[in-house]
Amino acid sequence: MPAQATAPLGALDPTSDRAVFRQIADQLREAIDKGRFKEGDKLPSETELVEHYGVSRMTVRNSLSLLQGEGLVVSEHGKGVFVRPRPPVRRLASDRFARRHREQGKSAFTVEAEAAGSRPEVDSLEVKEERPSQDIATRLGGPRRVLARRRRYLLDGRPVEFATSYIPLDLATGTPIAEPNPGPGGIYARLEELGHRLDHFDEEIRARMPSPQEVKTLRLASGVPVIHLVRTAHDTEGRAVEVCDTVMAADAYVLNYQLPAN
Amino acid sequence: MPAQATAPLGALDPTSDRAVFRQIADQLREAIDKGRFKEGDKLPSETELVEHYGVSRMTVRNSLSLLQGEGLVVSEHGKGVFVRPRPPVRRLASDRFARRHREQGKSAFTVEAEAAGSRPEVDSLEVKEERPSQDIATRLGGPRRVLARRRRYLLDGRPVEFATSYIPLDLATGTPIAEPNPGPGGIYARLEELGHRLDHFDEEIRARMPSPQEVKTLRLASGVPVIHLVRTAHDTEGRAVEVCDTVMAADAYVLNYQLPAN
DNA sequence: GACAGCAGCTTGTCTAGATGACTAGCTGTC
DNA sequence: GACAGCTAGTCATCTAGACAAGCTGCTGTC
Repeated sequence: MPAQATAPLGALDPTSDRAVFRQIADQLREAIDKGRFKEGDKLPSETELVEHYGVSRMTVRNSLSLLQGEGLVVSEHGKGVFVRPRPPVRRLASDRFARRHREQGKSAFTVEAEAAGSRPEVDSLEVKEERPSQDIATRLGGPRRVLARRRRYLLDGRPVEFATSYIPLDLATGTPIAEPNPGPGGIYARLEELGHRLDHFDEEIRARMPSPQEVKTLRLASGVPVIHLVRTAHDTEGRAVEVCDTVMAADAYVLNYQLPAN
Repeated sequence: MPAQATAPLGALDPTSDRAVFRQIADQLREAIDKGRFKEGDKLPSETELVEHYGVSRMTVRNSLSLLQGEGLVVSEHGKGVFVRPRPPVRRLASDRFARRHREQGKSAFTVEAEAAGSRPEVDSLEVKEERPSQDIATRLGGPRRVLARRRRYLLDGRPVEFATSYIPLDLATGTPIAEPNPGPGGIYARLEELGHRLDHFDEEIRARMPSPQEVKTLRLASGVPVIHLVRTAHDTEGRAVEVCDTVMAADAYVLNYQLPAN
């Protein structure tokens, strides 16, 4: 006798004024929370839920799409609905751009990923001049044109981050910064070699749901938000020398910051 | 003749293999992005969309729930579907817990809110002893029991943040820290008075979709993620003296950090 | 003028189907 | 063994309709 897939599920309360599809979602959510369905497990199929609860298929689908919106499950066409596996998260230390790290040569992303035993990749490299948006221009002190460096980062084949660096054109033209590969230590190392000694970074963090474009680029499951980080690099003369606009898959990252108490 | 509510919308492409409900969502999204529907505007009613596109009501609802999941629109029962208004965001400076700010007396939240012209409130105050979770215990160095201080913060009547502070019981009992109102400057000021001079804070940031409980507590619209921040306060002897677990409505906050470049 | 009640709008929930498309495993042929 | 084709099971999309429930403004009564 095969184990009943719906075994962890109870019955509906017809006297409750909570909508049926919410009750079903509640029971599935509870079963997941309590570990009766584990990460990667297949949930009962829509047909099984229809039979178990005696409701129509649309009602069941309504429940499942609720859970999908919460980021608890993912559905795979032709296969089933699965408890969303939580990928390992990458911790971003707040000192990852400290000068001492730049001396190693490799990029922060590569070093950290390899240390964590993951296979890092960088793709979609695009380097070109453009007119900055209002926001970027303001942050950089109003240059007419900037160099934009776009890239996408992947860990073990999974895209996790999409970033664009903007550098005022007068700082970048004719330097390795305008090359596809800026060399060891990245553009911060190059900026310092060019005499722009870095003083501090400002980081601005937001979280929101992704645009359809971002869903595609980062291959996001539904119910996964993005972290939007905008970092501005200032040199010791107070000039903003770079703005880096980063969109990260929120389920792939934990950001760490250390703040002095004085 | 009244203006057609569906005026900004085009027609479907029956040859496209993009699902009809996605095409409808695309058109609505574009109209919103381009400002043809502005913040707070009412979208065409489901009936109007049904007539405009010649599809069934469930298809239209499917489109709308897609946009709701993206956080672009909110629906109000009996009224309509509206472009989600973006509330003003509160910027959290990374030095808001610096010692110099504690000398003012009021809490950081109150000071900042009033400076921004908003009406701050704090409610759901609960102060009690409890056994810490595994995670909290580890962060605090393994105390058997802790003092938990829970509160919810509101701006202009809107809940924006839900926070719990955990303090090892041996630091808190018999001090103002265990009182409902810990006095001017908050518990950090009290901890320093008790000889625990603060050295630094560690902050850990995640973003995710809210649990149903969090949706209720923070009155979140669907499609709004939460920012989960865990701050650990360390004294100059290296001891963790407090952990603050905060869940924030992501549409109400921008987090700012300043990092030295050395 | 105040107000109760109704009409007509809105979204919310649910049913009962139909068809399509993807996946995985099986089977039979070559 | 390789592989094409079949089949059963799965989710994806869409239709047509029913009733419930919340909101707003109008209307008629008092």
